[in-house]
Amino acid sequence: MQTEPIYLKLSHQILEQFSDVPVNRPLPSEHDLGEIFGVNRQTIRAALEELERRWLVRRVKGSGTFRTQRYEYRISRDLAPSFTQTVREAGADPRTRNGKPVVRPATEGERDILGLELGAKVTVLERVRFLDELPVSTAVSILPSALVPRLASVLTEDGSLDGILRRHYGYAPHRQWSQSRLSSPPSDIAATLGLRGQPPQILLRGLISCTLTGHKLEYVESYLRPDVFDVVTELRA
Amino acid sequence: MQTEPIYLKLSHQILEQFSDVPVNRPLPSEHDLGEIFGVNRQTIRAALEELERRWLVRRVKGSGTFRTQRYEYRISRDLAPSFTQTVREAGADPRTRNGKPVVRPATEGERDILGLELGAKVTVLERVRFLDELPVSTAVSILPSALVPRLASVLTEDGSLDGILRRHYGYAPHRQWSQSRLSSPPSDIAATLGLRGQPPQILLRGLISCTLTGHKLEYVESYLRPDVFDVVTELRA
DNA sequence: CAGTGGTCTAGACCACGCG
DNA sequence: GCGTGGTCTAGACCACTGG
Repeated sequence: MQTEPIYLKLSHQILEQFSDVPVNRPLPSEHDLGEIFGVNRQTIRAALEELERRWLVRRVKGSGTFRTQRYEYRISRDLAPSFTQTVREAGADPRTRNGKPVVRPATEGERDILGLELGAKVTVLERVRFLDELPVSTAVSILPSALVPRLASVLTEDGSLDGILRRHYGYAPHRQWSQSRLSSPPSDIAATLGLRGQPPQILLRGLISCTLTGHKLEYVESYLRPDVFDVVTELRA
Repeated sequence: MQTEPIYLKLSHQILEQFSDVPVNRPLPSEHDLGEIFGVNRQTIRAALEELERRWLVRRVKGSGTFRTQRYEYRISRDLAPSFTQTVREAGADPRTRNGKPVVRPATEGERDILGLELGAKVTVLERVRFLDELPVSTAVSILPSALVPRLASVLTEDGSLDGILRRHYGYAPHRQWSQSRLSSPPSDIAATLGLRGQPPQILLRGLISCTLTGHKLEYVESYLRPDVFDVVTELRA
């Protein structure tokens, strides 16, 4: 058994020594920590990188290194994941920013998933969700345009798509199928989430249909930051 | 929009330039890559770290940096995850090493989960799974000792627990409940998996019961390496 | 043994945030 | 403007792997 490297020992020491720092409050700066522990700044950085990998701190350029905590986000058959509700209960301030809905012909894959015919159009909606100004998830929804005519004129920049589907169009949307995995996001999504590089994120796919009409209403692909969300998926036989 | 740092540009270039390197074959050494691209070795290391974060390469001390690929591992209500089968189909050589079963009094939490009475004993079994000599998952199973008497004398070091439950004890085990999330493993498990530090792994919890008797047979906690397994969990309404 | 990746240092410059 | 974390360099020594 080899001896533990300095930076890992430091990561434990930092964790202990600053365990009383409240969530969202900064640790001492890297320069200061280097002085405190008598090591080079790069060694401190390696220790903080370990803590960041474990999602115990978040480092913000120009600002500092902050203690964090994840929000538990349960997904099960009975429980459709509701971003806003889950997070508000935990005491955070969630906001959604909707993009402009775009209408275009459906691709072959989209026609398969949504059960559409050749030549059918889809409305594409991109959304970004924020927690206290921090972008934490992206979502791209594909809806059959025939089922949501003039969506662009009814959906405001911060409105709820689910609410519009229910109240404006009169559907009863429910999550018929969903899937979760870890995946490296495309670079544009990584940029939207404010990530450096393309570290893997939690990819949620879902198919939402209407309990009344049986129509497939929406296919959604969503990336969630694993440092923010402790996504728990649960299966029962 | 700031300019992309050198190390991220390099990560893309390395990915392109060595895309023809077969899986499990090495890239040029860090020293060589530094010469090839005319940058410091630490910059090359930062680029390779980005590729390692994305699970595209694995770096092995003293040996080299290798291209990798993940194994898809589907979990759904109908499909109990079977490590051996999943992986053998993908062409890898899976092995399991069982620890020695240990009998001890059940904790309160274990009694809750397994429906045991005060004073009941449990048999604890630790397992490690390997893929081509690489440790890729750990599992700790807790079984009511009353249901698996003398387990230690019937389970060999490389035998299948499921097989023993079926053939020796005559049970019909099936996964009644399971849960998946990302979690930083305790340091002993991290060491078993050959990790540096305690990077988050996929934590699978499951409760296995017998379809014949209805007994709760086994509670299992398992850590899987996300660089090895592309775990996909699927829910249907 | 030679070659690999892992760790650590000293120093520098930069982009960003916030007051 | 100052302090923060982000990037990059040059150089060194080490532990480990493999022939």
